[in-house]
Amino acid sequence: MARPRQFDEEQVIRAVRDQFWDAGYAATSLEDLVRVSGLGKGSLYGAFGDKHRLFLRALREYTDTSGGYLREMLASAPRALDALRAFVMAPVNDPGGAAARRGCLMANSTYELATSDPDVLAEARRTYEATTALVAESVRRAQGEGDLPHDVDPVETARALLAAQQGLVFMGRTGLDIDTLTATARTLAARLLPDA
Amino acid sequence: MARPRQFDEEQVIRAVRDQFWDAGYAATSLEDLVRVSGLGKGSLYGAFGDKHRLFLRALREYTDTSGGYLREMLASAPRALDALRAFVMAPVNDPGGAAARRGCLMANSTYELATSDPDVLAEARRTYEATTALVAESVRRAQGEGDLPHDVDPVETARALLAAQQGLVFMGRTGLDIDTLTATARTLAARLLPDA
DNA sequence: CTGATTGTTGACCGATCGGTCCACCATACG
DNA sequence: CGTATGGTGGACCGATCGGTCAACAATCAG
Repeated sequence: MARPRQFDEEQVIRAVRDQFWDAGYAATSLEDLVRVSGLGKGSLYGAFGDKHRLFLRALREYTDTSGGYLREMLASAPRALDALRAFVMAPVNDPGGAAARRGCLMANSTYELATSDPDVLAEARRTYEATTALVAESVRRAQGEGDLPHDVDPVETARALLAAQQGLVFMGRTGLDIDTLTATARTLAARLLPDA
Repeated sequence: MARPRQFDEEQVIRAVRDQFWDAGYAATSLEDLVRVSGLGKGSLYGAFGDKHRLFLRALREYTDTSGGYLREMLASAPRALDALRAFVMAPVNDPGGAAARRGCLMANSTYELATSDPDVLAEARRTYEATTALVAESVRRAQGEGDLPHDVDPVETARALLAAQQGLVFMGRTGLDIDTLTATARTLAARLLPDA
């Protein structure tokens, strides 16, 4: 019954997510969203609701995807310590530094909207807590594997690693060259992940 | 000759700076600026130029003031190591955590505008470099005072400390409670500032 | 006191914003 | 095939945006 949709929902969300990622929430107009999605305004509203709901949907897609990658990376690493190093180094993983300059959509959104948008704040907290828990679990594993001392608190270490990673994201956004950024990432990883 | 100004320029800039700080650039309208400054639109334009130039002026006021405080704090500390600890702990210096939630105007602006506004990007880089140089100098001093090992690179350590501080700023913006944030700040300071 | 000059104010401007609506279209079912 | 149903797209809406401007106010030189 009735006309079927002429677009792939996930594909549209990804395009919209990239637009918000590149330009931010306020600086993205509905016209931008229409352009990158290929849909008309009416279709966009019919399928996803208003700009704010669409943004939250795109943000959720981002955090889910990123969380999935992190979970997989941590789980698949032969040694947890290597995964923790990779976690800190993630912002400089892109050779050209383009990813570093683009930053993290969740962080960008937190800075732009956390004080005025409760939904974004809640998503930020949710993501922060989930990430901390995942990283803390890997810290425990690294301790069990004899790669980290047992006298460090896993959760506290996880928070420090997350702060370090986000600090790198910030420095990347200032346009700091990728080599310097990589060196800083290495320093942070070395200091925050002491030998057992 | 001619009518004198009925406002204090510095005072207006501070009010405008606070408005941008609380709401961000795009989310601050000219009407907001008129309200917090007490001036009419025409006066605002006559004295400071358009919204963008006014913002840059307010941002510069912020970085100059912050830079001044930092310089003074680093210079006046009896031991440089204490000043470096205080630098990392700065984002949690406010007891209630209100300052932590407000964040840093330079960081907020970098996240919102660095990709689209060359002037803001340049200001971010300028501030980052100045801060790194100041902190590195204190690291050298701490080494001379026997509080930090001589085998660490001052500039590299300064960058790591700056990243840690900005990571804390980010976590503060997610609304993380001030006690947890303080504990994380202590962990970061302890790990990044090893005993000599 | 007068004229020149600058500051102040708010009405007003075109542009753009997010959002709505409806005529039209494509499909599935009776 | 005809009709009901939901999808599509763009014209259109009021609100708000940043910015301009002209009438008026306050000052000082002469």
